[in-house]
Amino acid sequence: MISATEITKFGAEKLSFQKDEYIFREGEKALYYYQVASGEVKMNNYHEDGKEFIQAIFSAPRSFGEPPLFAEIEYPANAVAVTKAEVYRIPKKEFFKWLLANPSIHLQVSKGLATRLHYKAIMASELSQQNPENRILRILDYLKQQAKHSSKKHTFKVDLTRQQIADLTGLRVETVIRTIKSLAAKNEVEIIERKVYR
Amino acid sequence: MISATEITKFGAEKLSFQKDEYIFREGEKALYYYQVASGEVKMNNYHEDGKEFIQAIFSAPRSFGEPPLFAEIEYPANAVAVTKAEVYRIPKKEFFKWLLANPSIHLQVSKGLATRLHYKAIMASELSQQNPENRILRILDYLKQQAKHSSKKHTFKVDLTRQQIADLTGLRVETVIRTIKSLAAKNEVEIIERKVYR
DNA sequence: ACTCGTTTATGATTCCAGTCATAAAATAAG
DNA sequence: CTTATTTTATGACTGGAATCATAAACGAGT
Repeated sequence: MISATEITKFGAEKLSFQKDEYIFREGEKALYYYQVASGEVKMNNYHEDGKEFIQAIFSAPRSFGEPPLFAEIEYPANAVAVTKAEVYRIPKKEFFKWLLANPSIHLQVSKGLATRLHYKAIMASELSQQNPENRILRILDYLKQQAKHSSKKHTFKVDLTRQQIADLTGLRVETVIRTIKSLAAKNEVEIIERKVYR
Repeated sequence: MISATEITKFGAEKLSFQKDEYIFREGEKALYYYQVASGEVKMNNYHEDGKEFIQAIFSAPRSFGEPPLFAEIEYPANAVAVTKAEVYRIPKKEFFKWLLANPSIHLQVSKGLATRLHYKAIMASELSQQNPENRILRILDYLKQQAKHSSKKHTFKVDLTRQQIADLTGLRVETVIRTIKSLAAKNEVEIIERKVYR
């Protein structure tokens, strides 16, 4: 969201996290603006039965964890490093000082919020109907479009495990495996060396 | 979001809609900021099978339809009057001029976006697991908290039909009816004259 | 090359929300 | 008041994703 040069100018700390390390946890007070510098970060929830739900996966230079700063609420989900990752961090107070001094950056941040709201609206609608094929295709199409990838058929490599797709769509691994196979049979996706192409 | 006196000062139009009338439609270009003056407005999608999904229901003085202004995308859902309703409308250009001139209002708008994102994140997580009881309770709890209602048990009257709850949770009416009965038996809600209290 | 943990794969079975049909109760319209 | 429409309610049946079990294929590490 914010250029690397500019963010360091603003006194951001750069933190390192190992794979599977927590950056913050659900229920904690929101104190910082975060932005991915390298690697990947996911936000997730766990249901009572232990089943994971992945709200989103972020890679550089996306920001995350800022909505609770605005809404003045606790974190509604955990942030966890999916891979070894580096993250910029700016204290809440500094962040707001900065926004007020830079209306155009504030607008960028608002745009980021609106974009994520859009994604969530689409996913909520898709999750509400239980059809596994649509759930999976929507996630894949979203990722493809996010990656600003050409819209050519079966050229976008989906870099997610079947389990991650399951956790993003609320399905079970077995269902994802079976559904992706059936989608491949319908020529909606292609499977090459176990990787999914959309 | 914005006070009635202030919004008229800013040259907002006030429009009237009959029950079930469309304010805008999915896929249209976003040209205005909207705010409810009276009545209720819902945003919804229709699946291929004709099943409705209600993204949210708004009443005064909540704003709606502004995320696409920021994200510069088409409307991802329809806006429809649930009851006879009045709505303020400000052209996109004026809206942004206004935001840039009033950083504190821009902050309010960002807060509104963040709050809705929060709601959607919770609902997405809840929709992803198929347990009907949790889906319904989450919606009810959210509405109760939104109404800034006391947290006393079974004092909040849910002013939704079973069908609306179904469309908000992605369940079927029959399932909602049966699940609410079973929730009443477990003392999670109370049913008085067919109305649900949480 | 071998071991261990992860990921993908497949079959059999269960369970529960969806579906369909039908109707009573409540509310709106005339 | 009477009729029409909407909302709530119930029972019987079905379908399909979850669940459980088991195993093959792959990748990381030694």
